Amino acid sequence: MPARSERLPPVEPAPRDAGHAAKVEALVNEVIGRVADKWTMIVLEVLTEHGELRFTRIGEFAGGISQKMLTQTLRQMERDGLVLRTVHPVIPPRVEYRLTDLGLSLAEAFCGVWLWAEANIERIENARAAFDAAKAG
Amino acid sequence: MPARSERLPPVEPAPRDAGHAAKVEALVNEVIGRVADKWTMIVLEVLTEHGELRFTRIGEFAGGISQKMLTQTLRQMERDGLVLRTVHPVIPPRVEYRLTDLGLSLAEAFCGVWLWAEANIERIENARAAFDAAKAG
DNA sequence: CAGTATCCTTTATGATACTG
DNA sequence: CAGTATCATAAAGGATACTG
Repeated sequence: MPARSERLPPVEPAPRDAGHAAKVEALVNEVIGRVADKWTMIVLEVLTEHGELRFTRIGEFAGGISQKMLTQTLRQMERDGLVLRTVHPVIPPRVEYRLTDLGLSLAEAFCGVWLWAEANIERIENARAAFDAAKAG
Repeated sequence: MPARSERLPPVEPAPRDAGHAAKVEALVNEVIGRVADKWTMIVLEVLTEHGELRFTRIGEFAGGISQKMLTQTLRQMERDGLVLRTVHPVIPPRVEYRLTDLGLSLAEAFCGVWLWAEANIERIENARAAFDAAKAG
């Protein structure tokens, strides 16, 4: 995720608790920017659904992710404390990933979003069709 | 958001309700991929917090977004049926944006994530510091 | 198997200038 | 003000080859 530039700096419309609120919002935005990544969310979903999984299996469940992106996503999530990586020293290597408590709590927080997505797929598709039709006509 | 390639196709570990579950999951992933965009989430947050706003104001609250990305994000959200765009035919132009019911419902679903982010900023930063220290040492 | 390393193409985004 | 258009560049992502 690229760093955000300094154009259009945030303002405080309510001058009273200005500084603090803006700071908190900026930090929250930063954290959301970190986890609101497509593959992070999908891997989170997969590990929530299926529990502890091996590297290749996660890729299969995620659907269409390259090895590179899977490694990268899992490393980031490990670094953020969302997943725990366990290496079993056998040949061939067996590496298993599972959500940490922090990761589980994030998944729980995202649960509402998954349900929303499941419930509103059609509504979005209709809205898009209507928008495109209006633009064309 | 780029289309996902067809490498590592999704599998059905439980052969019983295989086809259906995989299809639903794929659709949900697709929708999540659409809305799990950094600026979409931030604009959603801003409009949730402040209600109806003008173009420039949204940019100010969002913090660090370029005009181009703001336009693009708002158009996408409008197309997805998440925001309503109202043009007041005056000079200078006055264009106001507010969330639709669908947008509000998404914001509600994301509420848990915002709270989570707010609550876990420090935990993530600690995890990162620990991970980096372990890697270095 | 579970990666790492590299190259290369596609996308995303920013900067800038212009317009109704 | 609220955009649009264009250019340039940074970043993301995929394909491929290689390794413990």
